[in-house]
Amino acid sequence: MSMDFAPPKYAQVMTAIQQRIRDGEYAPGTMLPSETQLVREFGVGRTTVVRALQTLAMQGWIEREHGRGSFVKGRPEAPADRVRPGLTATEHGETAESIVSVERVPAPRHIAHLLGVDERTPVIARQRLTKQGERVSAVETFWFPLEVALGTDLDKPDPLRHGVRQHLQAVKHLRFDHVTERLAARKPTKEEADILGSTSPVLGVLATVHDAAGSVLFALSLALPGELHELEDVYSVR
Amino acid sequence: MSMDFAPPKYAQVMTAIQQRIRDGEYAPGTMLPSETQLVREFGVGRTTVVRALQTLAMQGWIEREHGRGSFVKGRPEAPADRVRPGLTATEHGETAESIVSVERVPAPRHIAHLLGVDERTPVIARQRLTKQGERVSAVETFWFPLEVALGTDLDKPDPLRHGVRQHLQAVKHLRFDHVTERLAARKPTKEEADILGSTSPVLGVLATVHDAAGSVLFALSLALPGELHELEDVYSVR
DNA sequence: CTCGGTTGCTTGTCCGGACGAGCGGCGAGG
DNA sequence: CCTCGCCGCTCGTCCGGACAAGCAACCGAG
Repeated sequence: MSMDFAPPKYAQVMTAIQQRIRDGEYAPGTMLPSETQLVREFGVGRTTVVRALQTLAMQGWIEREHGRGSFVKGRPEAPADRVRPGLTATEHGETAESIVSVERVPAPRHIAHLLGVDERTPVIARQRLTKQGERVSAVETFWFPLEVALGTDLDKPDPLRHGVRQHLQAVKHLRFDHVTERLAARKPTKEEADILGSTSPVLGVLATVHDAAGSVLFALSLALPGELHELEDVYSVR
Repeated sequence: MSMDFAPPKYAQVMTAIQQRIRDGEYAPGTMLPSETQLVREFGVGRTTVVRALQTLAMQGWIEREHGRGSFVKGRPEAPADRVRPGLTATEHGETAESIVSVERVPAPRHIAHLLGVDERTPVIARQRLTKQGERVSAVETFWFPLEVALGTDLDKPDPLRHGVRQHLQAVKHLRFDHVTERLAARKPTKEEADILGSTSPVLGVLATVHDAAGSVLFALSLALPGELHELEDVYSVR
């Protein structure tokens, strides 16, 4: 009788209590059975029950009051984090027709500023597009410092099958730590307008990707046409 | 000898270890002393040391690997949450000259949809502007269902000194629970363009404010000119 | 040299017991 | 009637011990 991979007992107790809250057996606002009662019911030690209750409290299922009891708060809502256009772009694979151009160019001022280099320092500009059906739905430009692109395929016009993030991780063991995004409405540049086939306003996203030390690995700039992109964000204000 | 309010021992152990990480005594990547060693050093039981280590791991200070040891990750960074234009607008106070108009109007389609009512249902439209110096920097329109505005000053053109959120909380005991924001680039409407004195692209924010039951309390629509507003967001991708 | 078992260190989980402290009801005394 | 102290219930914290399991290094057999 080998129950392979039986979850730890405190997790079993947690799951049981969560189920009862979902089922309405333990209604919000009501008091849970006392620790002693739960010990008897589940046939485990109090340490185990307490661990389960503490974890449930930390996850927002219940509230514990010293000397009174544990009280049901309800199903905790996941903080439904928002869309991260900057990160998403680094994870998308490429196809032959999605590549617009891959060039070595002098860094424009705003990009040089983001990368922390002098204006007109040579950098690799890798421009791609994404499609929804036949329509071009976004223009993405990556800006890599030469020392980052060195030894990678980022400066070659061949499509990266698994995206920029995987490529940098696999080839140069670079790990992303955090991303800074700056978001504003603007008119598309002439070049973007040509590719998009429209001059209507775009959501401009300027992102920098950093390593654990906080250094900028590279920058990217997205043009998301307003008619096609809506970023949704739900947040708690309790 | 009364040590008033001595913190629990596991918290003392946590604080000591945090201090050593901050001081560099325990450098990132290195292994912490084993639980047994910490038990000896601090003169507490292993349960206490384990509680301290588990809590530190949950807060992101260390990582624990079964059978290997506990390893320092570093000072955990607060997840620097992003700007919430929708919420901010509900918290700003008003002045006499910031009010553009307060009218009872039939709900336009997209607003009716957000509020969950039929098109052209009468609602209160409260339009305001914000300034940076002399320049109008944003146009904010609140859309209140009549039953929400009932008994409040929201349908009166007098400035709300402490903002919409405080007013609804104080007068009708309505508590905000969460906000849903939809964000896109668009052209300003004719009306917004007149007020802003510009037709350049704006960041359009459509937000709904919900109570704990998930019902929509009201909606608001912001027009933030792209040249003046940049939303910044930093997030971890580890 | 290579392979596989043994051994020792580490964390993961669990138990049963212990004492303290917050809270609320109840009854005795004012 | 009100007040105050006692008591029982609850959670908060802590201990020492126990066994399982992951991992790495060592060592002998082949």
